[in-house]
Amino acid sequence: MLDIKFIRANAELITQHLAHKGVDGAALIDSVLLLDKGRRDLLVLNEASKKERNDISAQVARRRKNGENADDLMNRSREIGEEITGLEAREREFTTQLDALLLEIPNIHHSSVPIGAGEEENVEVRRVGTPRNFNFTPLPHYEIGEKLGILDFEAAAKISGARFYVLKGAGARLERALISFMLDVHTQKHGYEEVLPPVLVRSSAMTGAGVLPKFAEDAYKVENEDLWLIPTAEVPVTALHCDEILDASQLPIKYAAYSPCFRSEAGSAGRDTRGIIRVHQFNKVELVWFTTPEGSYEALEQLRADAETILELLELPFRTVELCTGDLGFKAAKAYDPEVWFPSQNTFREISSCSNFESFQARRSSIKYRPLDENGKAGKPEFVHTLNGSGLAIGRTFAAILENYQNADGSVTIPEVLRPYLGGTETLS
RNA sequence: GGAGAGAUGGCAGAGCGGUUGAAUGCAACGGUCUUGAAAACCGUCGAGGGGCAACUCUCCGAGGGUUCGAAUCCCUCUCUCUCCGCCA
Repeated sequence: MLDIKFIRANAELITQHLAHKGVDGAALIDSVLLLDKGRRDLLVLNEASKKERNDISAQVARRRKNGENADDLMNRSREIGEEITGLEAREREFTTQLDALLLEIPNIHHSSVPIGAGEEENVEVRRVGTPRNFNFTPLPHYEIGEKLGILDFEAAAKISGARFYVLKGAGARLERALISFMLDVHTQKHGYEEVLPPVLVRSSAMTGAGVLPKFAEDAYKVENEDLWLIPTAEVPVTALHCDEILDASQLPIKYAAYSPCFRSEAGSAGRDTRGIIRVHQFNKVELVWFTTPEGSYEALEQLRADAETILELLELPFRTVELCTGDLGFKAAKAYDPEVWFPSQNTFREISSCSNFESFQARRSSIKYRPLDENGKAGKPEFVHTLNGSGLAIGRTFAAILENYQNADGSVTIPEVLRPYLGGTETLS
């Protein structure tokens, strides 16, 4: 959510930014400004009436104390009360509409973000490792997994339908190893606090993180209850500090959270239909930061480095792209996507997405901190900046390992750093 | 699921229809004293909105209602706690 005061002062700029994101926001911004003006006009009238009523009430109290009659004042106050009721109803209408629109306006992008229409114009900022030269035709991960008996799509289809999978034996253990490995690196080497959040959350948490109301279609909702299955641990972990005013000394706060993630994948019919790249339920280790506004861009670089470290330790070839405006999405002011190499597809695929949301989520969730001036004196509360990134998506990492570490005989070598988590196992065969 | 109790400022805790945005204590911050610190004493100390400003409005879990006037009375909801039932 953007600051209404900022919108008032920068309507032109925002419309431009939205255009770069491929959104025609002129009409939207106009409506917002109109509603905002209407609301404030009503507010001024309403306040004047309330002031009068408050004054009269005080007078009534005084007369009552002296045993005097106050009927005239009480009658007048009753009239004002009716006025106020009317004004408030109208003001509420404006406010409701305004709030609904504000929740629909995407974030604006940071000045450093490259302008571009879509994915093709993302900018590669880093490339690590060299894709292997296979002296055989590398198989896709789902074939490797099925042959090894560690991935079972048929069983999953019986249980839950398409876009689900069952992990078995060494596969289940590898998944668990990846989760532990990533959490260990982030908590022991990168200074994150581990969190294991609920996977069912209220709609307020979904709205606070920026998923609702716009992306309701992409999420699963529990029937007859105000509970949603989280599409990412970002949702509950961001909500961890909603409605709080943090001390400046607490920042930055860094959490690493493992959770299963649930996505309806509405609208992605036909894309990545095979394998475990795009499924309704997957595991992910998510990194979430709460920082001061001054520190958030430095934090973004660190966050991205923390995610990339996992790929480096696993010795998986990857590149990182900086998203251009057209690919930036709804919430982010700036984002990097580390992408891992998939030999069977001969391409890089997103395995993480590291974003700075600036105050976009903090404003929706009301997460503030108390800044300190040079003398260490506490000032007015300000919104924190939030950032998050996958560190990493477990399922896609699993798939990338199968593909990049596959051998001609159908076996898969286990990356060295994972072996301690698998009882020393060196290959899956 | 049933019965009951509760929700007030960073925390604890008054308040039960009329200058109460809220006593008091603790914490925090500034100061006096001190070589320094502690103690003691003095002072400051919630959040959000509107207005160029003077100033003003709102907020005592949330939303409605009663009243000239609500933290205080009524209703609904949410959450917490206790007991019973069920249960991993």
